[in-house]
Amino acid sequence: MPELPEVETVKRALVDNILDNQIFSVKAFRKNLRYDFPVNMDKILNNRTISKIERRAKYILIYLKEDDNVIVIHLGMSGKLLIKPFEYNNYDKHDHLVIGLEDKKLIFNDPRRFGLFTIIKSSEIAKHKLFANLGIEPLESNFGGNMLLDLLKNKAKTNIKNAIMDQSLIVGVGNIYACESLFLSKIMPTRIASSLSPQECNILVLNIKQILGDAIKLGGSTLKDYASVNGNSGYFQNNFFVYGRYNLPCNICNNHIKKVKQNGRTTFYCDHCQK
DNA sequence: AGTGTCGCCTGAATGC
DNA sequence: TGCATTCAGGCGACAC
Repeated sequence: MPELPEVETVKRALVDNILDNQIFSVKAFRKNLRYDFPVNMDKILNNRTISKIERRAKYILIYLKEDDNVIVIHLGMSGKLLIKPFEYNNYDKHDHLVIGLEDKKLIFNDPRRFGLFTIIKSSEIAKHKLFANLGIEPLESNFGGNMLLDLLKNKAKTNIKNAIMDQSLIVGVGNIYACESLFLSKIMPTRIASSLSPQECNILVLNIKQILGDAIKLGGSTLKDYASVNGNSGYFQNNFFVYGRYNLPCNICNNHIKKVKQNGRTTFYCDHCQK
């Protein structure tokens, strides 16, 4: 499930593979994913050159050289961007969008279709509904314990796990890295968010940065739904302490890992290590 | 306004 | 074997 490290990995692979490429065709096999695809997107994109590729939160932004249009991609739960040779035409039933480049194809494959592909003006990004309410990038240097303490100070009605997954507070942290960072910080996921001490906020910030950074170094985590652009797996899933390890022994204390539903999602934790 | 719940969607895993 | 059910979860819509 693409969270910040997986999206960052895809973004870096796109930089390596398609930066400075020209777009020659855009073919959609259906009219929408989460939203309708832009009308006339072939006309908007044909003969344009990819000048810059960025990540903001879990979104990938592809800038064009000739005008101020920006392609916005979100992978949702199961979206993949795949680079294939130009001759490739053995399409999977979940290949929804094919962008023809100079000597390759960029394919948006998404079985669950929670993904998003749209085009907006670069000047409108900041106020666009997808971006206007996004929180701090956790890997930015100005994200620190004091900032987290401030973000949580009025969160007296929600739990800390939900809070760090709230994209309007901190971006890019999903279920996996929320569980893992709370485990490393020895903080019980069910704690009220505003109850964290300044010290706990410092530790949690350090662990969020550490775990996201480590995951990026390993190319993200590959479970059922994620692979990078060449179909390669990430390796960080081998480093999980709690996620997906229900009833297995905790690597620290040997007690069995527990799970609980929080806000509709499964939380994995160790009730001995986390307080 | 802030918070919680539901539904979108498919495929894998599980149950009978 | 095969059909039905459950689960996975990012995020928007909706209810309270």
